[in-house]
Amino acid sequence: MTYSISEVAKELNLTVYALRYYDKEGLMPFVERTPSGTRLFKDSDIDALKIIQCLKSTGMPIKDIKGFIEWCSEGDSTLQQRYDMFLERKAAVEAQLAELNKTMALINHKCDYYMTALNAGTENIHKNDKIGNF
Amino acid sequence: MTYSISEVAKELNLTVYALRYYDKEGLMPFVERTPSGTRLFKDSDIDALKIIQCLKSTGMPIKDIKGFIEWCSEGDSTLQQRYDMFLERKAAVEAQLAELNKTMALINHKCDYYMTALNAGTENIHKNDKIGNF
DNA sequence: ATAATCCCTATAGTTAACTCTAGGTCAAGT
DNA sequence: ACTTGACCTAGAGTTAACTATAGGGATTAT
Repeated sequence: MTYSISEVAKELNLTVYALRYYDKEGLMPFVERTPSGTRLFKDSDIDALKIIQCLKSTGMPIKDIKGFIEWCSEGDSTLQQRYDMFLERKAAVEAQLAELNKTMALINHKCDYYMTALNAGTENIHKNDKIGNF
Repeated sequence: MTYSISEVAKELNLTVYALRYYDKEGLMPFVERTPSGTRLFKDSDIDALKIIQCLKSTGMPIKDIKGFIEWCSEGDSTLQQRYDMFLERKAAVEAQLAELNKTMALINHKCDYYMTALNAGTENIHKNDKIGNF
């Protein structure tokens, strides 16, 4: 089973432009072509693109993802590098989660702050808060 | 107690350039100046900057944050808008957390995958995985 | 009083990740 | 045969959020 670039774009929720950009940047050296040059995506290509999206969502830049893709095609000699990379990504995501949770706490505090102010009809209700407005 | 721009930059872990950029974009209309034009930051200004950083970390663009700052200086008539905005930000952060948790699950799976492969000395150990390599 | 160090503005440059346009090929339908 | 619509490449344009530079003023240390 193969898919056209627009089918893949729809499936992965990104644009045809973005997919061609990824290809140009070396993220998809494995995608085959028809004799006339049209890309033919296999299921395994879509799986790989999902990993690429995952790495992107950890905040990894495209150039670094390209490095990973290159390691993949170099075979077992790069297993250690790839493992280390995923450990690093795991740490990065953990840091992001910690950060986001802090953000969430502050946002929740502000929701409370404005709910109280709305009920009182004025922000002045918080003027004497020990903890401060922020 | 007041602080110079470089003191604030150090405290909030951002650059002097960034702070001046925020000011230029209208995020800090409340910061006062000496007669010769040097910015003097108060503690409350630093608190406000922390909120700005919080909003930024929810993915809110600077132009929208500026809108919030404007609401703040318009007083109690904008309490509802500000409350709604924070509810929206809360939803955005919840979505980001859900997304990051999905990412984390995939990363963890990959960590396992590479750990097993490293122990076996080859990625071929996964060739017959039901779930697939990705 | 002069050098160093901080501050300022205005404006130009940078970077990543697309996004779009122009100009062209190709396969299918009528 | 010809139109339609999806595909292609090369390359220009976009956007956000800084980042840096140039040129100049004010304050502090020697």
